[in-house]
Amino acid sequence: MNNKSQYKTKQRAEITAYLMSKSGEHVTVNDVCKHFEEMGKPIGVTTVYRQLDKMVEEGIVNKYTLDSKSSACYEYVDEHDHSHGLKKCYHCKCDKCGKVIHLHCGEIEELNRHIEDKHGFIINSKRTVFYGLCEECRKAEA
Amino acid sequence: MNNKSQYKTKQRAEITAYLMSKSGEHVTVNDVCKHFEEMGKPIGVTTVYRQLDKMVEEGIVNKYTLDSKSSACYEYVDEHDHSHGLKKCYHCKCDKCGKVIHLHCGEIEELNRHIEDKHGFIINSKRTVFYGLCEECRKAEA
DNA sequence: TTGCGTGCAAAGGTTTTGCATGGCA
DNA sequence: TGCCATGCAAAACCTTTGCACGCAA
Repeated sequence: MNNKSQYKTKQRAEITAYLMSKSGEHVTVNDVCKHFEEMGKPIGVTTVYRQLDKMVEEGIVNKYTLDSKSSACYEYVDEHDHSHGLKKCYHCKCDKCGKVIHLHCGEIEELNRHIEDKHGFIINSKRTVFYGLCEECRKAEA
Repeated sequence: MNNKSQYKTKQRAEITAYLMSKSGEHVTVNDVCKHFEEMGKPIGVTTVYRQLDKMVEEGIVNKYTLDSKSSACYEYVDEHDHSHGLKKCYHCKCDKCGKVIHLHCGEIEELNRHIEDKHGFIINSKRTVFYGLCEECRKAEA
């Protein structure tokens, strides 16, 4: 990753703080803008898009696309997950209740090896989220 | 699913035939429209959207959203899959070049079973995208 | 001072909606 | 004939780009 040196702007600090306060949740660009508007210190949409994109490149924020109709979601990745860099962590996020399950299991590593060997693709565990249904919601549905 | 009774229109038949001919592939609304334009019998964009949406509701077509920027992909579900419910399609999207690789491999199904058994989570293949680096971009980076 | 960051306005794309017309049953 | 389907035009959205100005280093 060739992250150009960055300026520490007020906007970036604000956006980062907001994302951290929403850790574990998904926020849209619109959410971010509305939040700062309500706070009386609006930040331009363009800036939010650009800062979020940078953060995604830096790996401190994940970007998700839930639906082609609705807007993209961004989520802060806490240091927890990337500081050690030892045990990779994967996330399963429930479509229903939003709960996130963290996986550290070897089966996924096996799958990774398979996909790398046979399909030439290296999965980025920070960026990849498994969407689906958690146990409780499945039971509730049945 | 409460599918209202439908008329069998020419457009619906044409679109269905096209999707079937592209079975196993993904097509966008744009692809569909361009195809029929080239054939000399254009179908309105609106109609394509509406018919595809209906087919998704009926379960004969899958809709994938890979990216909030690019358009949605539709894929015909052949009866084969219907009955067994086995052959799901997974997607790997390259962070660098944006290319999407389609996987129909059993290893992922194994992982799914593992995650379902041990972690109680059911992965939704339509919503889950593996992000990472494709072979070419990896080589280009090295 | 240098050059990135910001934000407005405008453009670019995808998808939806309103409405009059056309076609299936 | 009764209704749904069609398709054009326009609207609604999300996201990106151009450009002038502001601000961090």
